[in-house]
Amino acid sequence: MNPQLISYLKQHSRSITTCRSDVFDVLALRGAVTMSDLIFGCIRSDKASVYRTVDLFRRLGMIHDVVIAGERKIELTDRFSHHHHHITCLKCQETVSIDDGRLEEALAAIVAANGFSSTNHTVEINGVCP
Amino acid sequence: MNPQLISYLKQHSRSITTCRSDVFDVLALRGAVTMSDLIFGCIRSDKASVYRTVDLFRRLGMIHDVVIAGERKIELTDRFSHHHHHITCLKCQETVSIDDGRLEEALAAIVAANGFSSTNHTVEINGVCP
DNA sequence: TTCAGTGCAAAAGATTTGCAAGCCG
DNA sequence: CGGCTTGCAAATCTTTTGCACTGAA
Repeated sequence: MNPQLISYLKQHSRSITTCRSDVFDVLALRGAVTMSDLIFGCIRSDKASVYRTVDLFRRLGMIHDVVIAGERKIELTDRFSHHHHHITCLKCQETVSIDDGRLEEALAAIVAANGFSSTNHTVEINGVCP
Repeated sequence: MNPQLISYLKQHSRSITTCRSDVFDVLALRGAVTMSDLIFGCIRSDKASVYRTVDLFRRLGMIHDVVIAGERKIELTDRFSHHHHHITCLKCQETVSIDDGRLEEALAAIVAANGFSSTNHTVEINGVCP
């Protein structure tokens, strides 16, 4: 059982359950996954519970949605995984993580210029790799 | 009937039909929309045709998917709409378009560093507006 | 013990498909 | 005319919900 998950759920007065632990583990291990990957990965739980867990995690700001190569996927937010973005090859489906200071600065400047607060962002790049 | 649409479909040896014209018009008029917005907007066509049209447009690189405030939406690609991104308020659902040179430069540098070609990208920022 | 959380099954929604009929070129 | 497109209805797949039961605290 992941200690980070346990403490976060406790902070929010939620029980630590098998389903929640499994969903978290799959996300931590595999990165961005589709809903059906997640249901398949959480073989010990019913799919309704997986949906409910995803819903809870989303409300608690633990996960967010991204579209990678046209597919909707779910991944842990920065709180549980270091901040990064994706660059994906449309031919071989390979995804590489991006962590770029200049990009983050440009995004921060845009947020400031628009006066937004408590923001988060996603960046997805698709193309063909070498 | 949008002349840009007509010429693009002709280039790809596809017929110009009511459904295709309606889907295109809704996207051009409303920007990013959900699938059900689109079905509702194309009242003259059956939903199966709308799905088939979206599928075709996607294969022809005319549209792409984005996730705005957790919702999956469809919008025209840069070829039919000038390049931009979104910053969305999670409280009031308002979406503002972003067109920022510094951001584009940072993205171009990342693409170059990874040796990718024929790339496209999406950027979504969420937060709370002033 | 108590109540949040789960499993199951059914309902509701979203997407896809087969096929006959209609329309574009 | 001939083949690409469509509409319709049925089949599938995905997501949500009600309810009785279970397990975490």
